[in-house]
Amino acid sequence: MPTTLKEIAEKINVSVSTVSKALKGYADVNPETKKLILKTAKEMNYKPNSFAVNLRTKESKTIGLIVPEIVHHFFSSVIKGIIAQAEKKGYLVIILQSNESYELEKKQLELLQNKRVDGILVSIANGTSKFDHFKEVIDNDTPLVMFDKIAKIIDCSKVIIDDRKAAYEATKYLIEIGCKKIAHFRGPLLPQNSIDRFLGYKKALEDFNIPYDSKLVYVLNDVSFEEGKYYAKKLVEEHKNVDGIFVNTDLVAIGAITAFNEMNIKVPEDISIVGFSNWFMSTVVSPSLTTINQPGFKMGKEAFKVLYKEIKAKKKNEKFRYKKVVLDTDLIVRNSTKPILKS
Amino acid sequence: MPTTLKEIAEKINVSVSTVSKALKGYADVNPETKKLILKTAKEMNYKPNSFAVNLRTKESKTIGLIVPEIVHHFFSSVIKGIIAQAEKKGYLVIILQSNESYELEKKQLELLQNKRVDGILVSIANGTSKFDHFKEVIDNDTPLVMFDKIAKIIDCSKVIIDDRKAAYEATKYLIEIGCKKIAHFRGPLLPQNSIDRFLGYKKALEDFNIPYDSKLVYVLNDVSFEEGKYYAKKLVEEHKNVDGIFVNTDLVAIGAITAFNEMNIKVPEDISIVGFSNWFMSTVVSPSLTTINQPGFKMGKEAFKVLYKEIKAKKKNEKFRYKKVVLDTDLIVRNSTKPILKS
DNA sequence: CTGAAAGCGCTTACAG
DNA sequence: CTGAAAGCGCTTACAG
Repeated sequence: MPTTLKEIAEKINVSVSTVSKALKGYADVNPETKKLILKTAKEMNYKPNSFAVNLRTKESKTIGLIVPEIVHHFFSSVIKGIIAQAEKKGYLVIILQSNESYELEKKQLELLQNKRVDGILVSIANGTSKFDHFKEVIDNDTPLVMFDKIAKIIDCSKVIIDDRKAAYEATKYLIEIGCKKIAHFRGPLLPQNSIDRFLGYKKALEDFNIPYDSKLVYVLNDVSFEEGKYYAKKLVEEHKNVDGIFVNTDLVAIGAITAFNEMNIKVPEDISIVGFSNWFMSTVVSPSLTTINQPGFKMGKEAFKVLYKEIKAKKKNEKFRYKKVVLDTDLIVRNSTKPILKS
Repeated sequence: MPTTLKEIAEKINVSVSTVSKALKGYADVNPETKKLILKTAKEMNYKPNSFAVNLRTKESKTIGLIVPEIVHHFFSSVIKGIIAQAEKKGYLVIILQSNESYELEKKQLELLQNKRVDGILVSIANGTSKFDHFKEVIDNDTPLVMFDKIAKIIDCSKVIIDDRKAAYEATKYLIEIGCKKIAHFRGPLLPQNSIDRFLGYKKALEDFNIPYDSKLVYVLNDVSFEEGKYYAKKLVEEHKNVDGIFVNTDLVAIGAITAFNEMNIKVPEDISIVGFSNWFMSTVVSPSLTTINQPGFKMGKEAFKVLYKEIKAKKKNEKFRYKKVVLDTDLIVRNSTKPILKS
């Protein structure tokens, strides 16, 4: 059985209050008494009972995190960043995954609230089109920060990249190297980031006077390697002369590259491909993938920082203005893209 | 402010005890009273205060997990398995990472114990050579299960694969396809699994009458992509006619393949390579990597199952016999290996 | 079937 | 400087 304050108090004949105050470093304790208490606590290997502390202070120094998927280069980088930053501030992190499902996401959010975590970080599932479960969290007065996959409609702090701008850059690059017929493998219809990436693609075409053709846009469902292969084949069947593709996510782009390799279509000679997110395996695939670098680790750190500020503000009963943090991205040119020579 | 039992009790003029018993489904409550209590609790959106429940029941329905690294295909798969299984049983998971450091591992273990988690799952850091911090956990009466990277010397439950056997199979396969001079990129000196993989490699050589040459064994430090490249180059500089390599981990094997590609050494024609773990990117690299499949998700589920049993046993004050679960692996043949034609 | 009481282990306002 | 007391919100053994 772990040592309690009471046991320390009895051992040296002082009161529990005094022991508590001494251990917490309060000033109004006789230095001699304090010394003895500290010594005894150490000898008895005293560790505060966190259950009791939680109950008294109404905080658990624990936050909850919901991601759509854990086995995922980007999200695992974010998780790492969150845990690292949380640890610095003495917080622990409970992690749950929604598996891109609205129902699960809702359930996980309830689990975390019932657990009375001090705050929640969430990246929204692809399957989510209603957002009342997030409203409840906010009404419930639990600090909430969304990152990467956010809901525009919900008023809370957010840490994101500028997906539209990044997608614009990616598409613009394809145009600049000479691509004339550029397809887009876009993410599912609901998530804000796949909408924004699509809009960035479309805007770039417009700005450079390339007619937008909705038939060149394929909507992914699983956002998987297999889907990349599938739509690469489909694209080749359905269209001639496509010379560039901007793909919503690296994993899918790598599927596409694999399919083209199998079909003996040369990347980048016959077709240039740009991915999104800069997964590690993009450096390893052949040809290596040109992509947009999305700073996962940093996003995790920033997301926790914002949440932490909100938790502190709440504790002090201060008003908190929701923050919106937009992180920089950049285009990383590798071997899946190549300037088209004029003939 | 969340509703409390007291508020419900006052509203309908019964005692707190009765409300508590009704909500917990105890039999000795008048059905009418019970009905009213349940209805009122629902109306008032009552959720038990988990801090109070923890304090009373002395359990938090939370476990701790320490992995060496989160951004890692194998470990993220294990994490996913643990969380999935834990959730089924109503447990939440706090995740920490040791970054392969002994100091950090020790610190994280203390954090989790101070938090009074109901149990701890851990995969040991490469930097760990002393194991007293684990002994403390056990003496402290906190259920502990090690998975994948374990300490032989510590008496606790373990969930592993048979690394020696798997490495033996990998090396044997290289021998069977005709390799005569087989190198090994082994993991760091401390972790049990890199020792076992090395021993499996050595045993296979012996059994098939290939002389063991310690100069053909390179010891990895970071177990990274870069190290794979580095040692592949070094191997070529230092030895002629090496026709096979068994590599401790896929990531390193992929680094080696990349280096060989750059040096215009043909894999598998000039040299066959077998990795270990079956990371997703092994299907994507060119040539795709022959490797040992290591079931991460399943390992996670099994690790939680064993821990759960131990937690239950402790709660009932039953004696618990530590379990050792050994999961199956299998060799997955891809394109980085190829039978050598007799000339 | 109901409720008063004790207690989990801590923190803190207050009296002395 | 010290300590008695109240209380966080719950559970449960016990009395009636």
